[in-house]
Amino acid sequence: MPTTQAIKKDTKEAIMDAAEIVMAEHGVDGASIRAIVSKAGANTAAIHYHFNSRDGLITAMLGRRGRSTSERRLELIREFDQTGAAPTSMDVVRFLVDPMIELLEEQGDAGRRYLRFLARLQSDRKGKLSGTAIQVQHERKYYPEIRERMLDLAGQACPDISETELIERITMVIDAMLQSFANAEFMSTEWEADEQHDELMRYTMNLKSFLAGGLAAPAFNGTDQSTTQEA
Amino acid sequence: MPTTQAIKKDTKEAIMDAAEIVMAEHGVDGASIRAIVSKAGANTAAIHYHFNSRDGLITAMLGRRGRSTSERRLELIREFDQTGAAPTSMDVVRFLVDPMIELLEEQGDAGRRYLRFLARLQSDRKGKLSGTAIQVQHERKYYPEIRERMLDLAGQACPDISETELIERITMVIDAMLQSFANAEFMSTEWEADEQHDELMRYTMNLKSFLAGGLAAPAFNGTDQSTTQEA
DNA sequence: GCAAGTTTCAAACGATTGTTTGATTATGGC
DNA sequence: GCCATAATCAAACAATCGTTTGAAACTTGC
Repeated sequence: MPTTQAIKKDTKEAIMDAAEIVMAEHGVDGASIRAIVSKAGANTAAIHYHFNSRDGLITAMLGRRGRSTSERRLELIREFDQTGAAPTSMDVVRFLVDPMIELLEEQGDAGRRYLRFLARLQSDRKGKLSGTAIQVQHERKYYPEIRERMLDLAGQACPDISETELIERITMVIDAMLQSFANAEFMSTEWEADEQHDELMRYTMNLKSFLAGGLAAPAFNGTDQSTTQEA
Repeated sequence: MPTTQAIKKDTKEAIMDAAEIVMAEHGVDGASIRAIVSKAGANTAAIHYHFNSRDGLITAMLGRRGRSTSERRLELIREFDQTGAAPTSMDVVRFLVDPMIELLEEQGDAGRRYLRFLARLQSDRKGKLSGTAIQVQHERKYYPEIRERMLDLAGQACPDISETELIERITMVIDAMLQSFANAEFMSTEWEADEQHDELMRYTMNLKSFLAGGLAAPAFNGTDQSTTQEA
């Protein structure tokens, strides 16, 4: 059987793949080492051998798929900078969300599992995603710049909102994005390939509209003002 | 010591209090029965005796504090109905969020723990909060009406958004609300009593603006339109 | 004060958890 | 071929998990 060795993945990768699935299902802390290695077809000692600890595994998982999304975010921001246009809230949302969508388009099911894993990580680590992710080397490298540019662009798009509240709103955007991706219908449904893509596009567009509208929503001025949608 | 028997709470209540704390910290499935009863000062067998199972405990916890928020939502909606006013997206958000805020104001730390517990429940039960909460008797009673009225009012406030996408957005509002409450700075910080209240009001107002703006955000029309905040 | 019912308790159960060990097998350089 | 390094493995460990048991300690009604 000449294909056997080609089928057999790297054990390290197989463990990370399995961990995504099990952790997405049972939570980051709720996934037992044995359930992970079992699904990976590996030995019980494999995780400690390859990653030293559970946190080491998590760090490796974040590093594997996280780099491209961070780089992609900066790339999109720089592309935008060159146009010289004034940023809108939708632009800010795009920089945050679009790399995730590309992940879903390119990686398929693996992307779905990863986003779910991210959402569970956020819960199990008390919402301080950056606190965990920051331990990843490239994240420590990119995070400050992404954060600063994001705040800068959001400030330009929403000049009437204080910095404190803008920071909170960006956090809300990220939280809502992760939760929505994790809970969305299409994330757990089987689709035909083309249906899958259409549904993904429709849903993410709705999500982005929601997030952009929220980010740029007028600050409450004390009176009971209308927020009804205008035609 | 005449106060002893007054201090000693009902074991059932003590367990639910402890479960809120431990489950908020380690997740709904991650909280061990022993950790809960230990914090409650009860015996290992107490949970099975009083609640039959872990799910029985969760149901009881939801029922204890959930009833008032559901009733409060319907109450707010009915009050609004009597005014005869046209609903705005902020109104819809208010009906969803305000009962939670009242919970925080009235119950204090207990309210904070409960909201965190709710957020963890949402994660551990795959975002189908209603699927779990629906098991609570009063929730089964109120949920259909709340859901229908919410959709109705949101449809009036946002006539240009399709029902499918409106349902998704309401889900996003609920998800974002729970996550934001669970992760917000003030939820885990110690405050002076009056500072606490001011900060709560400021943050929740920012949250409600965000949610209302998101709910009513214009649907994407295919072209790259501006979403910049208007003065 | 006794009987009936309710609640609490320590103890034990088998199963599963994370982690470590030392032996065994694969792999790559020369 | 041979050796050194890397990787995998079965086995065992103490600790903790959820659950059950039957006896002890309480309440309550009378």
